[in-house]
Amino acid sequence: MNLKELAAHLGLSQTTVSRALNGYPEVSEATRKRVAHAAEQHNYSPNTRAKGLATGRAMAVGHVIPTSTRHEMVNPIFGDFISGAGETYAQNGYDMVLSMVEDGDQARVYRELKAKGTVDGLILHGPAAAEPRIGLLRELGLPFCVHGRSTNEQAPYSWVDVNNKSAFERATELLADLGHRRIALLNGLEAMDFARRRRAGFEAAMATRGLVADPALMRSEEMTETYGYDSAREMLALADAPTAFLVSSMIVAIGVRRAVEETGLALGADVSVITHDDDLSYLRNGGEVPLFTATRSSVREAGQIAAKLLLDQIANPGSPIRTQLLEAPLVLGTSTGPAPKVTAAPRAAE
Amino acid sequence: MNLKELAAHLGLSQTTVSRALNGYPEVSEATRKRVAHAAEQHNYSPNTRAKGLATGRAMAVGHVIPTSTRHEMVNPIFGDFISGAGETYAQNGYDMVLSMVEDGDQARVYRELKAKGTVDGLILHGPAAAEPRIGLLRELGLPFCVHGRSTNEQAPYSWVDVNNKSAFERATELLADLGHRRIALLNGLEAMDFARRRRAGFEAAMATRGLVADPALMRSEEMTETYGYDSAREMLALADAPTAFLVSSMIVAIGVRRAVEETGLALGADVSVITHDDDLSYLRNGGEVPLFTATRSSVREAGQIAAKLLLDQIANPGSPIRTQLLEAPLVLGTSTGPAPKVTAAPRAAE
DNA sequence: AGTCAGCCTCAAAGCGCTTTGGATGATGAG
DNA sequence: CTCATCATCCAAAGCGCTTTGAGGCTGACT
Repeated sequence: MNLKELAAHLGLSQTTVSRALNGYPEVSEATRKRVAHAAEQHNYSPNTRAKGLATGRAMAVGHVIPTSTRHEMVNPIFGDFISGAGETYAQNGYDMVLSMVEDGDQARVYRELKAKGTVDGLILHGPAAAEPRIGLLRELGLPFCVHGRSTNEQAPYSWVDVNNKSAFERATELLADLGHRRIALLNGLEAMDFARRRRAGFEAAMATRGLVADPALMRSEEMTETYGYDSAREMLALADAPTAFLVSSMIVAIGVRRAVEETGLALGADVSVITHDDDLSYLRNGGEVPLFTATRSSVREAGQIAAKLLLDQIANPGSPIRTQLLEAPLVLGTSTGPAPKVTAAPRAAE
Repeated sequence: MNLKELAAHLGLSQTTVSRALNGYPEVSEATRKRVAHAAEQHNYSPNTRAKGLATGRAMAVGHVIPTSTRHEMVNPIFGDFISGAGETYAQNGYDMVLSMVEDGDQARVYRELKAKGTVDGLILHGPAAAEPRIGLLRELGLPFCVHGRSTNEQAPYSWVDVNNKSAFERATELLADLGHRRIALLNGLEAMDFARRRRAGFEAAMATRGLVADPALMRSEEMTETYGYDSAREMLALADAPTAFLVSSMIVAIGVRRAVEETGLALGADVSVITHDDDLSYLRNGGEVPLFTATRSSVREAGQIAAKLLLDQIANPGSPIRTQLLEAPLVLGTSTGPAPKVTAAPRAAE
């Protein structure tokens, strides 16, 4: 059933039917009712492509997910972010189109998305500290909102980000307050902007408290369970092992916990761990009492906000660019405690 | 830059340019080259909506993700599945559009997708044992492929699924072979078809080996870390505690491990655990040596296959329905071992 | 020279919708 | 009774593409 048929069926013109369905005032309430009813009856929905062609709007938002052949890693937070954003889109009648794109093809894909007119705007994922995509999108004139920020980008652009620096700063301070001196940082890939900011927060707090950020205790990798496990395993075997770990995700923290327990140490007593917690739906940080002490920020909420900012921008093209910084409060769990008395951490006999 | 402008610029008609770009034989090789070059130069890509209108094909595939207000849970395997499917779509020039849909709105959304013509086909996620969506889609005449199966559905339909039953059967047999008598099953939600099949496999093997599947040791819930932890915690506190757990996902298994270790027991010695492992990119099952003994099947691969089957179906509407059953081989890790010699617990009759 | 393939190119008709610029009655004022 | 006004409704022109049915131009064959 298309508009023409529906109009014929009703004995009206296409114009009138279209106006009736789109809420134009030139249609009497009686006709509108009649049209609406008939549309529902024949479950008519206007063809997206035709509508898009006529209006020039795609009523769709794109998410470009960078993938790389080197590590075929799907960001675990991706699902929750998408789910938050998708909710907002659905409420506003927008579709969401996803493209998985190889790192090298990025520029080409953005150009194409613009030329093909598939989407009215984009969400940018995983910005690097130096992020060429932002300039490209601005040049293309495609509205966009970044999940995260890009340090090297001066000109204003729309973004939603967690205050990573202050979160890791506070977390580090807590550890210092608990008497920890040897604190390890298991960071995400430091090509990513968020990881840089976290490191900056960590280093700032260490400096403030007069502690040294030992390069041997700092790593930067893709955030997996094994990364946490392997790193913690090795670091705990050092002569001057760390007594605390600051970790960039729950999944990594789980790996650290495994290493700690396997080493015969007690979490929260011999070794403290603070992690960032994205509040993933399938990986809650314990129940009533948080398992890990954590800096928490819901990535789902970030998705909702990013979508909202973007839709706003699409609806009011002239309006000023908006941004939003989310704080990540520190929640206390059972994984932190005072630094053990002994300077050198006691290790299980082996 | 649109077709008209490009044609004018080249001094050709729209027809010729279109044909040149779409590889029709009526265009001389020389003109084709010239056209292709100019297109690249001005980075022209045909407008998707216009093309779609003209051809009647959307060049897009939909994924409908069921969400429910009760538990706002995003399936953790979703990201990897999508990523596999997305790869296949990209290779074939298809877009992927995602819709998050409330359970109640399912039927409406499918009808709309059909009417609006947004997509040429659909992937169905998370089928229940009795799945009304399959019948609906068939009735709508929208090509689709199911990730998973639906037991109550007799008529043929396209699907990709893991052999859940045989996987859990083999896993249970292994545990039985190791001497375990009290085996717990931490299943996914048994409204889901895959969970039913796993249970069936478990029960079949238990029966074959003359063991009782104790209802007190069987649970069915959303697969989270806390679910694993809480369940294991409680079960291990029982007078006749289980010596082995069969678990439906890595995340749940991680929770079980936490409970086991907290109880002061050793994984692989006092308590054995086998889990299903979807081979998620961000949650590998250990490194060289698998951490958990597991039935493994890559959900990413499932995504690729499902996409392929669907695209085939779209391209050749008349062709017979295809399906694919993936086996999930048992990989041995360090989480399983012989059942401990029982001292106090009552032994089941031989 | 005439004709006919064969090759290349084109104008124009859609695809299903929105939207502009009227047309048509009905209504009330003059 | 006439005329402007208003509320309704409509025909037709796009939106950017594909595709049909035809037409021009070669060169080769009769």
